Amino acid sequence: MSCAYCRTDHSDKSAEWSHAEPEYRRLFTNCGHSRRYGPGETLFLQGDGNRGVYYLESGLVALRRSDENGNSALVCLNHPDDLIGYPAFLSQKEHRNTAEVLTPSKIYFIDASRLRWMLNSDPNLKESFLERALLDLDRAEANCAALLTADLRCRLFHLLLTFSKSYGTQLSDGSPGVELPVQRKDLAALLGAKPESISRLIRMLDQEGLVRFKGRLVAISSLNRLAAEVSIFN
Amino acid sequence: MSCAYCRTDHSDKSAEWSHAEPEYRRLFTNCGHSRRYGPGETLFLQGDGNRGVYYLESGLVALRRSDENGNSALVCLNHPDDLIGYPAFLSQKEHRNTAEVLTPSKIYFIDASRLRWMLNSDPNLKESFLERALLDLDRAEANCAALLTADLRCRLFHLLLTFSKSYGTQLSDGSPGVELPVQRKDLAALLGAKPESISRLIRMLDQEGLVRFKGRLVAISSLNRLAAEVSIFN
DNA sequence: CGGAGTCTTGAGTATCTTCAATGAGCGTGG
DNA sequence: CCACGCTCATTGAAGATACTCAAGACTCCG
Repeated sequence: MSCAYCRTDHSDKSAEWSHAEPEYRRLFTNCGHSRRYGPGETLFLQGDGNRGVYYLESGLVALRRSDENGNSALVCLNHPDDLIGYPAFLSQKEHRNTAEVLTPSKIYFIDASRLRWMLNSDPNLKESFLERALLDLDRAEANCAALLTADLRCRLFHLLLTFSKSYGTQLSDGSPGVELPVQRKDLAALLGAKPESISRLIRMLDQEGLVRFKGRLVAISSLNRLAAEVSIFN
Repeated sequence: MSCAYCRTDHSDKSAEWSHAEPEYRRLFTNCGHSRRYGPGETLFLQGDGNRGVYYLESGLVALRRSDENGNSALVCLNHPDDLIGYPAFLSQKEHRNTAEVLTPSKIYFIDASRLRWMLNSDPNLKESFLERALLDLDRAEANCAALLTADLRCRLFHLLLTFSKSYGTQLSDGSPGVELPVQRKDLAALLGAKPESISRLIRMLDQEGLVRFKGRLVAISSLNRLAAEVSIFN
């Protein structure tokens, strides 16, 4: 039962994030400067000039796009092994998004001039960037498709399943659970809703019993039933 | 007054589509087989294996993503000079979208094996693909941001402005106008709404007088006022 | 003229938002 | 330890927005 939008089998917990280590990983962890970031810190701001590229070793980072009136949305979630800020580097333009750290993260920074040198000496590196761009493009299009067709409940389920891949735990009663890595307002920004709507939706789901929330801890009675709803997409 | 999401100045009609001719243009028009397509035809289907890449010389093509329950959405509009189907070619995977021709189009097809050969002999070609992927990624993220934050009215205005770049005309009374290249249900699929909702919205706008619809012909009383609303994004 | 596809309209409903107020959790300082 | 202030989260009521289903109107074309 695979999801038509992101094409992952949400009923198989081990699938998505156990992919092969990307080629650039060793290069960037060797040549980059690592730093630890806390929630709320930013790597760069929308409109900033590019100074280099970030490799996310652990943690969670979101890309936010805003307009001049305070409207803003989280257009992308970056998980470990993701590369951040590379579009501005490759296209020599300003960053189009702000990169916000959501959970404590270890991130390598590779300086633009050094990276340019590395690109010249290693033709395979450009290949890696291309692969990454294609992955991100597909992810973005899948997100568009879901936003265009699925309602909030469905999108929340999908997000829960996504989080369960990285943050899934086993609860004391043996049922699967997720420790949400973000607060409600970020859930809202990711789903295109207001925090109040998220709260209300959560209450409904609690009453249904399919998913029970307690703060950031979510108990999921059946991952498969969730996956089924996501697959049905209503 | 530039739009925070797609970063084009919608009040300047000449800006967006008069960009420099892409590098691959001559290559593809020389080496590809051209064909004319009519509305409703498809270049490839979601799930198909890749057989090559398409270069859109003239016309309009949309990418549709569907799930197994009939839900579907148009995730991207392709204009002249756009490249179509290249992600499947480069990542050696199946097509993730169906490419639907919306208006009569002239399209070059470049066979996969030949293109692979060209990629090896011309290192700059890969560069072009990378640029294209980055452009499409930004476009998709901008679309996500708009879907996450803007209401239907706003998104319709944005779409009208986008169309006005390619399909803008001067009406008999001198005011700017657009000949919509798509039917209502495609407008709906592009905006994430039902055709009925589009109809109703159009009626509201007619009463306001800011934009007047007559079939596919749209009279816009002031492009700048439209652009202002899009910029404000409510 | 007829028919098919497209578009519009209406009534009722579901969903999400807005605004304002309340509650729960947490660290600080007395 | 408790009171205070702070942020985050929840709730309520009213309203806006978009959807469903069903019916009618329009248009293009044979």
